[in-house]
Parts: sequence; C-alpha cells; structure tokens
Amino acid sequence: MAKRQSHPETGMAPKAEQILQGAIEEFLAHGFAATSMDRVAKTAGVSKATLYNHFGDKESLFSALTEYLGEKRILDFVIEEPEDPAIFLKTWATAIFNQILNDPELLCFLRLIIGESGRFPELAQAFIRNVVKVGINRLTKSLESYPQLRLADAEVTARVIMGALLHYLLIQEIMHGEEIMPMERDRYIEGLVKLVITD
Amino acid sequence: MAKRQSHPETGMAPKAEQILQGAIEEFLAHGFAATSMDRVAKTAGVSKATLYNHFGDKESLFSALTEYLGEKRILDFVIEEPEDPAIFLKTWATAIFNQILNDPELLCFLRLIIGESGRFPELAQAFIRNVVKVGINRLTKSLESYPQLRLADAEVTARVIMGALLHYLLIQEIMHGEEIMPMERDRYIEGLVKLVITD
DNA sequence: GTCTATATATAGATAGAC
DNA sequence: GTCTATCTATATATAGAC
Repeated sequence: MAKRQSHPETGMAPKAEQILQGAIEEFLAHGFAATSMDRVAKTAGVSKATLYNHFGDKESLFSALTEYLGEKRILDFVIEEPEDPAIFLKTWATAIFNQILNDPELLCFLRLIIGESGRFPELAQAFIRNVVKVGINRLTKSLESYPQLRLADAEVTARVIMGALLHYLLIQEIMHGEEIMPMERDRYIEGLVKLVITD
Repeated sequence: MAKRQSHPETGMAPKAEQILQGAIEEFLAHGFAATSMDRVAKTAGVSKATLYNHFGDKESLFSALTEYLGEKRILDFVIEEPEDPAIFLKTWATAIFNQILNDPELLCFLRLIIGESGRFPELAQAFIRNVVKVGINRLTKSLESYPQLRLADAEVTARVIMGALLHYLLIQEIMHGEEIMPMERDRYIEGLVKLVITD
C-alpha cells in the first residue's frame, strides 16, 4: 500500500499545499512586489530552499497561487429560480453579497488581481475567463428565463448588475469607504432590484 | 523683480514638478513596491539626493503623487441637463466614457489606487472622498432633477450607474478583458440608459 | 527533499563636496 | 540645492551537507 503523497481534492503534495497557504497569506496581504520569499518561507514553516524546490521562482509561485484561488472562488451561483423575478434577483443578490462579504480572503484576492493586472495581464485575463465571464453568463441565462422582465439586452443587464455588486464591494470594503459613503446593504439591493424590475 | 520659482497653477517648485512627473511615470507603471527611487530619479532626470531633499521619503512622494493626480482628475462632470432624461443620461455616459477611455493615465491611476488600498488605506479614502463621492453626489442631484424618472432611490441609482461604468473600465481596460468578453461601448451605454429609463 | 549558509544584486536612505 | 559616492539592510536565488 502506497503512502498518501497528495491531497485527495487538490492533488497537491502536502508540502506544496503548506507552502501555498503561507504564500496566500503573504501575497494577499502585501501584494506581489512587497512580499519577500523569506517571509513566505517563514509563514509557511519551510526553508527557502524547499520553497524554491517546489515552485521554480517567485513569479511561478504567484501564478500557481492565483490559479489556485481563482479556481476555488467561482461566482457561478446556482440558486433556485422562482416564478417572481423580483424574488429571484433579491435572493441572488443577497446570497452573493453575503458570500463575498463574509470572505475577506476573496476581497483581498480581488484587490490583488486588479493591482497586479499591469505586471501580470495574463493572470487578470484568466480570472476574467474563469470567474467573471462564467458568473455573468450564468446570470444572463437566468435573466433570459424571465421573459416578463422584457429586458432589451440581458447581457448588458447582467453586466450592470455585476457592476453594481462590484462597485459596492470596491468602494465600501476594498477601498475602505464605509464611513465616507455609508450605504446599507439591504437598501442597495432593494434599489438595484427595483431598477431592473420595470412595472 | 523676483525670479519665478513656482508653477503658476500648481504652486510647485519647478524641480518638484519635474520629480513628480518622473514619479508618476514609474509608480503608475509598476506600483509602489516595485518602483525604486533610483528609477524615479533617473526618469525625472535628477539625482536621488535631490529627490529625497524635496520629498522626505518614498511614502511621502507616493502620497504627494496620489494627491496630485486625485485633484486633477475629478469626475465632477457638469453637462447641460436637457428636458429628456434619456438624452441626458446618454450624453453624460458617453462624455464620461470618452474622457476616461482616452486617458490611459487615469486608468493606471485607478489600478494603482485600488492595488495599494491595502497598504495605503488613507489614500484610497482620499480618492473616494475627493473623486468618487463628488461624482456620485453630482449625478444623484442630476437624477433628482428629473422627477419623471420616478426613481425609488436616486442615490442608489447613481451608484449603480457609476458601478456600470466602473465595471466596464475594470474588465475591458484595466484587466485587459476586451478580447475575452467583448462589448461595444455604445451597446453598453444604450442598455444602461434603457434600464434606468422606465417607460 | 529538506535544511543551513551564502553569493550577488539592489533597495531606501544619507554624508559630504561644491 | 544639487551632485557623486557610499552605508546598511534586504531581496532573489543557489550551493552543498545530510
């Protein structure tokens, strides 16, 4: 019987997983350039040589990390689609807000991937392909399943809704604007739903 | 008669202005941590000592830079408000899109201020106070001047519209998603306007 | 595979001449 | 005020023992 050498879910060697966890903590907190490999090694509890042995260099480690986090956090929300589109929208928005706002790691990941999109355009594009596009396509399909909404352009509507979500997260949470431009979550969701529901 | 020692508009010493221009180029391209003071000095065409003489340290230089850029780029658009709100919205959105999309420096500034909002929360907050909040307040006022829109919540509507704008800029331009999720600007504006205009 | 110790480059910041 | 030259710390990355 062989010894277990890889994680049953991620298929990763235990040491690699351990390194990645340390790397996530450091990179999410400080960004790419301000994170040193010394600190990653220390946080992960391994030596620097081990770190370099598993991931060739700093950029490769960072790529592996964003890939890992991008795959875990899919915005591909599947919720029931009740008859009333207003209820659907409110339920959907509330669920996705709660999920993201209770996941500070995801908020930091968003900041990171945006902030590094100049140096690492391919990573930002992977995020768009695997997360943003999937989520918007799913929402577009859902919107299209409600013909009574009489939407002129479902995809644009889906993008606007995602944009509203993003705006809230970016201003209130990521950029620390809560006290400067306070806005209650329920009021925001309510207003957004009413904007989409034309009656 | 005294020699002219400061810029007539910014009130800055010529050398300080020169340094700032070099700093803008470097910081916008590489972010805070990845930008070295050596490179800033070289790009600005001064020695490192001169640089430190004008701006005490790297963080102070960065703060001065974000303040400078934040004051120049106010999203406080004042356009005429025609009778038809649909025309107003379309004109407003088109103008602001054109302004921002033709200003790559502003796009990089957005990326920068978001990316560094972890290390420099106060700078992000200053940006929100001086740029985002002002712009949203102005738009809210404009929306309120059209009672025929019968908006349930003008401020939320203004935020959603700004969010739609931001989403487009972020996905298409800043994160290089143009080829992955193509979307024509006019189609997007059209759809956004139709969403707000309930008829 | 994992460690300690180290090589080499470059960072932020300053001293001292002019 | 501005420069050249330099200090000190720390960065990425690797060599070599085990």
